[in-house]
Amino acid sequence: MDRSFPVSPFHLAQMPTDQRELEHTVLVQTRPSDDGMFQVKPLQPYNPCSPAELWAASRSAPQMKFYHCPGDSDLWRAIPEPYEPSSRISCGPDSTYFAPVYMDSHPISIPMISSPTAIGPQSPGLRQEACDGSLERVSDACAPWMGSRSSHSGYHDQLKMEESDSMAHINATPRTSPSPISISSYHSSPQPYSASSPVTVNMKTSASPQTTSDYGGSEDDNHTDPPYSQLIWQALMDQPDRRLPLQKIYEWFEKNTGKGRDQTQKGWQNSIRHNLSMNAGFIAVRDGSPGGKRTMNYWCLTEEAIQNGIQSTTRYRRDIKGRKPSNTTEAPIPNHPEPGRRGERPGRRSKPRSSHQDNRRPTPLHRPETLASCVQPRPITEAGAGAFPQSLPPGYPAPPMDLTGAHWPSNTYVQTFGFNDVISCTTPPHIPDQMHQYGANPSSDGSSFHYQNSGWN
DNA sequence: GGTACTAAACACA
DNA sequence: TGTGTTTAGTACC
Ligand SMILES: [Mg+2]
Repeated sequence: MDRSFPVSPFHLAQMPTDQRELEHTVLVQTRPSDDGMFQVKPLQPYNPCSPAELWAASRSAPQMKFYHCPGDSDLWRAIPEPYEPSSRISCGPDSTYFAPVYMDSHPISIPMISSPTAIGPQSPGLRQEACDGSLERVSDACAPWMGSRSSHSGYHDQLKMEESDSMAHINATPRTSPSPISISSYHSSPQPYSASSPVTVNMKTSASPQTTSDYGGSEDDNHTDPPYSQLIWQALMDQPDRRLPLQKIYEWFEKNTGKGRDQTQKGWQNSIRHNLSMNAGFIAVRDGSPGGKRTMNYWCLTEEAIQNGIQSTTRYRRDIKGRKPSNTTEAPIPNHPEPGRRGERPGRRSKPRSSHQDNRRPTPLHRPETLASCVQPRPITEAGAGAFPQSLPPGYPAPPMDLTGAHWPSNTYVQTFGFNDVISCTTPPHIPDQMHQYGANPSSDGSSFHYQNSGWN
């Protein structure tokens, strides 16, 4: 049977993330079966447990809820809702996962948020043991920072943390603290620009209990909202295909955050664009559907961002004097072809400057270093969750499938490139327009694997 | 010192 | 005009 496999082949579920207490990861590998079911197996190299298998047979589309087994912090269960004993997922050394997953022509996305902490060689100690204890609901709340508004669009619990936590997790190295932590699932009918995520795992544990009251019940969402980067991340993660055009991101913000409340102010939109551009966890993909119409850019997440969350957007920033990155380690240094300004001087200048001068070099569209490193993330509607198939840093699991055969829809390509660990571009995309008009920095913040490799974080 | 927010210049479609 | 890129001032911790 030749059906596309609906589950991203990487990691089925990531469990809690607060590594101070928990490291739960269920790493599974999926493969299609010939009876309309699919099988999920743990990634053998890293999972010390006996294989767990997940067979999907049901036509139902349960909303999986993850439960923590009290008394054993390493154990989790995913149980479809409404609860069906016969189809629940259990975990254990010799147990089998049974999960009904609806398969239709539209791909299901069970996001793969995995913790390198638990799967890498450095942390081989993934433990899964039989669990027959009672179940404790881990999370079923709305995004705390949204307060009461959050219920409107099915918005779910997610990564709201206190400011410090938030940053800690943004900057966390994947080895030690995987980040934003949400497992959301998409099922059944496609819902473009969906704002709901039926399956959510809230990794945040006792360190900082999430309650809406933690953030004042959204008295002032602008003060309680997570950083833009996290919100954008969440907006994209909410989508089945992990992508949104800019306008839809705006809309998501208007609905789900306090940023977009003031319709008269457009600064928040500027900030969104700023974050999208400057944070390499967000990449632009142009839907180059022919027809002469204006093409639409979609913003999506790198695989790394899907798995480990988004990182700080401000990493790109240089030290003004020494032209050094603001971070002491191997922070991403903008790959400026030459020193000098690339954007423009910010506001509050003392003098307006003449508009004719522009020292910036237009981006050579076929600059070797950029073309050579073109990466095409695969849409989640394909076999995976928009993965970058470039090599992974030490400690990351090898992709559990052969990515070489993966291909993109012909009308989709990435506008952002510059990763060094890459696949080659057999057909160099038309490197569009604005995306690199200034020679977009291929190594701006968030070029994920790179920086993690270099110990940045 | 690091991060986030914000403003703004600029290019391009 | 909208979008994308970039710099930089500022606030906050
Ligand atoms: Mg970006």
